[in-house]
Amino acid sequence: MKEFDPAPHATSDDRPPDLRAGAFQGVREARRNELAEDYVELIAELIHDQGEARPVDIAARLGVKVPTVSKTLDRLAREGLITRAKYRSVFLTEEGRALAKECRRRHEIVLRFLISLGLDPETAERDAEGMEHHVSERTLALFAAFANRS
Amino acid sequence: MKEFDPAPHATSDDRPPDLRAGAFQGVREARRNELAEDYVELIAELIHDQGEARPVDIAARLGVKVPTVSKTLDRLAREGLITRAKYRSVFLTEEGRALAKECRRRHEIVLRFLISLGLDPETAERDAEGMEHHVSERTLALFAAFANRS
DNA sequence: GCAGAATGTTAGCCTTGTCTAACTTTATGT
DNA sequence: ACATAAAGTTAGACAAGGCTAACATTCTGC
Ligand SMILES: [Mn+2]
Ligand SMILES: [Mn+2]
Ligand SMILES: [Mn+2]
Ligand SMILES: [Mn+2]
Repeated sequence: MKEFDPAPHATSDDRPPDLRAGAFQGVREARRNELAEDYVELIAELIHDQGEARPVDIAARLGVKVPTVSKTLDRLAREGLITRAKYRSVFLTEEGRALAKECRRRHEIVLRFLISLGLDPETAERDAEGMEHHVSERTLALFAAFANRS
Repeated sequence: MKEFDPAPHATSDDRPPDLRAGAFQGVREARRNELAEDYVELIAELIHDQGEARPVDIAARLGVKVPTVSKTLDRLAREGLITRAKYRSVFLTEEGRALAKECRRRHEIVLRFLISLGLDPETAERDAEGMEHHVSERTLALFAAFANRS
């Protein structure tokens, strides 16, 4: 994950017309990666729990149809996060595994934080699934500290 | 926000194959509304601060090009959140105003919470801009309580 | 060892969200 | 007032992410 360098780019006049646009730019960037993050995290989990990650199981866990999964997996393969062979289950590349690990860590920290705040586990899981993609490393550190200290 | 009811199922045979899919379903739902929420919140802010909301200013604040804004505004009009006339600035409908208010409230609570946790305002603003769409009412209540109590 | 079930892929449709290029309308300044 | 600048729209491209229908492959239970 690339973290911030929102400020003056060394290169040419890259600065946005409105300086406050930075936050939205960052959010759009995060949104572009959300789905890939959910996929690799889930694939890693399936491989760990079931020994393999099959499209039918990915689809069931995400609540989407299998062709949707198939198409998305093609994209992830194109992007180098997974490898796959026709009619076979899915594997993570080195890069995919690294991303999955990072995502799992974020997910865990956010989840533990919400629970330690007093949220019920079910709502915590739901909120964590969405929030995890929008939490900076700094915030994550504060969440972790809070959860540990409580 | 209007929902479609795609399935004519009379019987409540609605339970998903995998129960854990619920979290992802919810997140996808939230993702569908993110952009509209950012728009109406921003439009309300522009109207408040500048007296009117013009596409060029919306674009500058969001960091996207004007035609992107124009097309999205058409969608928001179609959905009943705004009204607009060609070459004129944008207005919120009653529904749009209600949504904007709700979004502003969430944004404020999340932002104040992050800052009260110890995050710097700039990062807090960025994270809040993304997180706000993925925070349940329950979590919001806990955030508000924490920020007030600290 | 095969028929039927389960799984997976492909094709094609739709919507959203982004862009650029070309055009139109409105605002501005002298 | 009118030429030019600024703002806005329209058209069209493209990718992502969802779906269904049709087809292909693999698994399984007899
Ligand atoms: Mn997630
Ligand atoms: Mn997750
Ligand atoms: Mn936002
Ligand atoms: Mn906001």
